[in-house]
Amino acid sequence: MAVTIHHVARAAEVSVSTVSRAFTVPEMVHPQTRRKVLQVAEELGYQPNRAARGLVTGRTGNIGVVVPDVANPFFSAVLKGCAARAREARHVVFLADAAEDPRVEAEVVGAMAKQVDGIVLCSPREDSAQLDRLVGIAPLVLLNRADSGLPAVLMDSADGVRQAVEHLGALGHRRIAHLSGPASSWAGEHRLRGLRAAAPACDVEAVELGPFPPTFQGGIQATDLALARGVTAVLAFNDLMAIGVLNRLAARGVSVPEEMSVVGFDDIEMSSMTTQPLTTVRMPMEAAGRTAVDLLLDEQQPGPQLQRWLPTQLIVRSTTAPRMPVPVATR
Amino acid sequence: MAVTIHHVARAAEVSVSTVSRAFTVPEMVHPQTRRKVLQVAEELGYQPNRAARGLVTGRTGNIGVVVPDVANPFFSAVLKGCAARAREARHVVFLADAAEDPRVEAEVVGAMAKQVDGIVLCSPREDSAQLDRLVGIAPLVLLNRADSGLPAVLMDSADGVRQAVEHLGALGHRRIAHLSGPASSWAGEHRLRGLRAAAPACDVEAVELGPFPPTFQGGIQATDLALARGVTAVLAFNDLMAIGVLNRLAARGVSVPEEMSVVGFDDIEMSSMTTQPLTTVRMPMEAAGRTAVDLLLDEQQPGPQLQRWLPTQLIVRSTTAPRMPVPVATR
DNA sequence: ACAGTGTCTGAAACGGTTTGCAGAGTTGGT
DNA sequence: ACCAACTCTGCAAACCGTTTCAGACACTGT
Repeated sequence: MAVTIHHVARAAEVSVSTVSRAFTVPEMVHPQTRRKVLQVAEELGYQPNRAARGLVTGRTGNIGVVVPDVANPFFSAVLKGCAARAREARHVVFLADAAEDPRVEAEVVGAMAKQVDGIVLCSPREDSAQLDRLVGIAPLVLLNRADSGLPAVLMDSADGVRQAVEHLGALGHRRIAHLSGPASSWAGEHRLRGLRAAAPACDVEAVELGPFPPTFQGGIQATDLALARGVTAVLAFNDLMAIGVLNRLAARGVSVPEEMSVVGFDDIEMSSMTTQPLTTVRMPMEAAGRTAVDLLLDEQQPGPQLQRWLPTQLIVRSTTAPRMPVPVATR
Repeated sequence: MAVTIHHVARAAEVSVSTVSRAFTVPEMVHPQTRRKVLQVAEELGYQPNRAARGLVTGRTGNIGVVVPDVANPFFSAVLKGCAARAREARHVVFLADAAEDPRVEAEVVGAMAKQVDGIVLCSPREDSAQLDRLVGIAPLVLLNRADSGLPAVLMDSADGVRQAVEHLGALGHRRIAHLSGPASSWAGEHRLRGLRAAAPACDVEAVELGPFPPTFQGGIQATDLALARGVTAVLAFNDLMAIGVLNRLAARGVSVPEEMSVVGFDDIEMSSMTTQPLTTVRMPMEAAGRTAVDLLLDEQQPGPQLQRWLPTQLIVRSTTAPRMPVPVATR
């Protein structure tokens, strides 16, 4: 059916070993033979069977990626980064959508384990103990979480919060709401630590609300609570929530940014497409995906497990303004 | 390292064949033995090695999915459907992001071929000849394209256009613009055929504009052209474009839906989150992904290759209104 | 004549599973 | 008591396409 190394060998009138070497150790075969083999392989459309190669080399050339939800733009961006980097390294990616279910996460790790060289776990929802149980099944890299002494790629969202709070403080806001996401997420904790450090330093009082689901609906729900607390600015857990906030504010007749400033998180594509482009903290999602794969690929010797921190960046657009704007004369 | 069938066999004090059978042909092993085996397997955390199983059965339990761009919400929704259905069938999905490049598509099909039971090609960009060359490498199912006699799952966007045109016609619009997407896409052609059939039937004149990139920017670009042609409604290739149109119309001071109606396509999540929720034709993206996997799984005998058509549905929201609205008295 | 080098070949892994065949044990009919 | 049929289990081969080890062969230089 499919063309194997044997077909190529027969057609090129050499042994299978020679064909194999023509691909993997070119300098061990005569240039002329090599040329011939490569040409025949090309003609026949030969592509090495990675599974069979993995059988003897122990490396499959596949890397696994587990995300809580592919349809979430945050994760699809991460995934894109993983896929791109994997391709560059001539690897293929195994995807699993865990549907936000910790048990499914553990399960798919098991299912993929033997067919991949390593697995990237994106924002895993399971607790430390469950995570520990996964260690050893396959080389693991965490993304957006630090735990179990595993290598991880992290985004410095604490610094992102600092930038956002500083920005709002400079605009004269003295009382802002922070809408937190899922209760027990590492990213959420880290974010909150950043907030608690930054707020006093910027002479800003932070009203901590939540947890809310990190969705459009979550933002809607949170908005009324924020309004009731008399804040002049809102810091949302992510852009999806921020957009929900924007919508609810419009519905309640609160003008943005005049009466209320709104800051999101992530900088998903959508955030520059809203009628009021959103001020947000850009998370390097694609870069994080790439880095995670890098870590997996490098991870030859299990030395001291390293963490890679990626910087975040406040992107100021149209949803933040001075607390008491001076009226614009012309317009 | 990893726990194999042999470990389980030793621990349960049976042979490997018995363990194997306990999983795959339960009725051939004594209930008591079976229970013991299953229990030990559970304790040891045994998970069958799918690659090894595939070695002898010829089925890997993996299915491949190739998309032009994971970060595109249309495809991430399709992907989610594929992943969900695959999981139900206890399969794992291999993902390849072709980065909109036809050559990459062909390449990854080759790379995945031996490790999967079949491949779902989503909106493949390559031409028929290239596609033909892929047939036979692995079982293929096309999504959002019909070609090369391959089984395919298709969405009836022609009927979607009909619904949209009918809707606009009923609202009194007589001259509408259609903004087409990528020039040579199957979906685009199909869409256009629907338009040309529906417009006369609804007494509507359709101004065909494009092709434009199927993005936010594409929508912005298209808007000015549409305005110059004096239409009162716009039918965009997809929601991303429609949102671009909405933005540009706002920037040009054209009020929606009073002065201009806008209809999108796909019904991505974002379209209900815009400040003006978008009227759009819902494409069953997730269902399409599921169906594609179904087709692959069923495709035991290569009988007459079938196509599965999925219905589309107009979702009327806030961006369409009568051409000459009667002023609302109260409010 | 022999060691050394460059190039190639044959055949043995690689690995965890499934499965054909045979054998052990049990039941039931004569 | 004996044979047949049946149920359950174990042994070992086969599965796949590749890599790689050990060696063969033909040269060259000494």
